[in-house]
Amino acid sequence: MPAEHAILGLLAESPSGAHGYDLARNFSGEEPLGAIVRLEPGMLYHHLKKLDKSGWVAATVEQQGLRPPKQVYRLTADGEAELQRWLTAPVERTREIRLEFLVKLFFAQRVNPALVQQLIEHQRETLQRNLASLAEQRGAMAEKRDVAEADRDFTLRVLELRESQTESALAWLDGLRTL
Amino acid sequence: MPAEHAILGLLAESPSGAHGYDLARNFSGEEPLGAIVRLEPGMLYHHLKKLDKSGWVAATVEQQGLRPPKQVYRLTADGEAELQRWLTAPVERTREIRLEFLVKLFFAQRVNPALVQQLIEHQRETLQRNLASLAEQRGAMAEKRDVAEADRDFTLRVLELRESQTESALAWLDGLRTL
DNA sequence: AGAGCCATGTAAGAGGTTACATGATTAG
DNA sequence: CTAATCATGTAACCTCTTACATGGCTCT
Repeated sequence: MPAEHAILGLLAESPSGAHGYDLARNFSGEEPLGAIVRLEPGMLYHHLKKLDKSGWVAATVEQQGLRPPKQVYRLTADGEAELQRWLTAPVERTREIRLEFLVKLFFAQRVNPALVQQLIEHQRETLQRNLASLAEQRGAMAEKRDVAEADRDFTLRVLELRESQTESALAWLDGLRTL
Repeated sequence: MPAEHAILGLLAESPSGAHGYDLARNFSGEEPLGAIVRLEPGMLYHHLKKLDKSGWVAATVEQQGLRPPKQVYRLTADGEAELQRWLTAPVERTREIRLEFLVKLFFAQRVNPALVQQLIEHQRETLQRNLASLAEQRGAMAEKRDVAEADRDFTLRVLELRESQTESALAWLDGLRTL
């Protein structure tokens, strides 16, 4: 799902519009975005059609002589609104930090740098809530006596892993604030 | 993909065989496995048919009066071998720790506890290799002068996040060794 | 003349989600 | 009598991956 919002973000950077082939370069090879989201041409064109149907982008056709005509896409007002909404919404789960949050961060900086600190702050709050919930679950599990010891120990280890991953993401987020 | 190996693991625990409905209980609700892999009935029956086709399980039919007949599945010799292979192979990427490695750990303990320390050791080596590679990439990126500063900084942050997540998984693995 | 770039896609298939279909049996 | 349990699946619908189809243009 971050792929479609990444497309919206790229279009926000070029108000004169862009076509599929232009956009494709951002998603492969050496570009910084390509290190996070990989998008083959097939999927890219598919997403563009979907975004068109949702009304978030609008296409105009540019004839090109004998080549296939360019489909030039521009962000609509609805698309702009959706991008803003998405850019300020933190991701719910820690595992989404690695993909979706990084994409948000990437575009927040480019589209509207003022949003970055706010996004980071919201994301910290969300992760901290998750961390508290995990600690609570772990406490409850440690108390349980009606469960096989091996099962309880295993579930505790699972929760410890999740806590540890969430803590490390939080520490990284803190480091970001000096950005 | 861990779902199918989890099914193999469950069948290894009941040599007399098990049918879909039996297995389903392990994947939903309060069971420790259900906290990691969620499997709806539709997918479970689908996987069982696939495993049958691969020759890793074999079905025998038990008539049940007017109910649908039970398909009782047993692990074949090939399935046993595949399970052993999978149980000792570390996962390649850090993000697979949260799902696939946990499932391996779960079954390694039950099927053959002697394997646990070996699995942990192999997994540590793999993660440590990944960590070294990330550090190297970060070093190379920090040197780069032919790239916009914002892009370089962003890529550095991405690499830092991955390193931090890998380090925290490693620390958790170390804690496991006292298990 | 050949490699690679421009520019768009389709086709086939793997894998997953959600919801529903069927119908007897057992427990409260 | 109603709800949950037993037991199996199908159907519709997304998403993603991989590979290929088309064909002119530009550079060396």
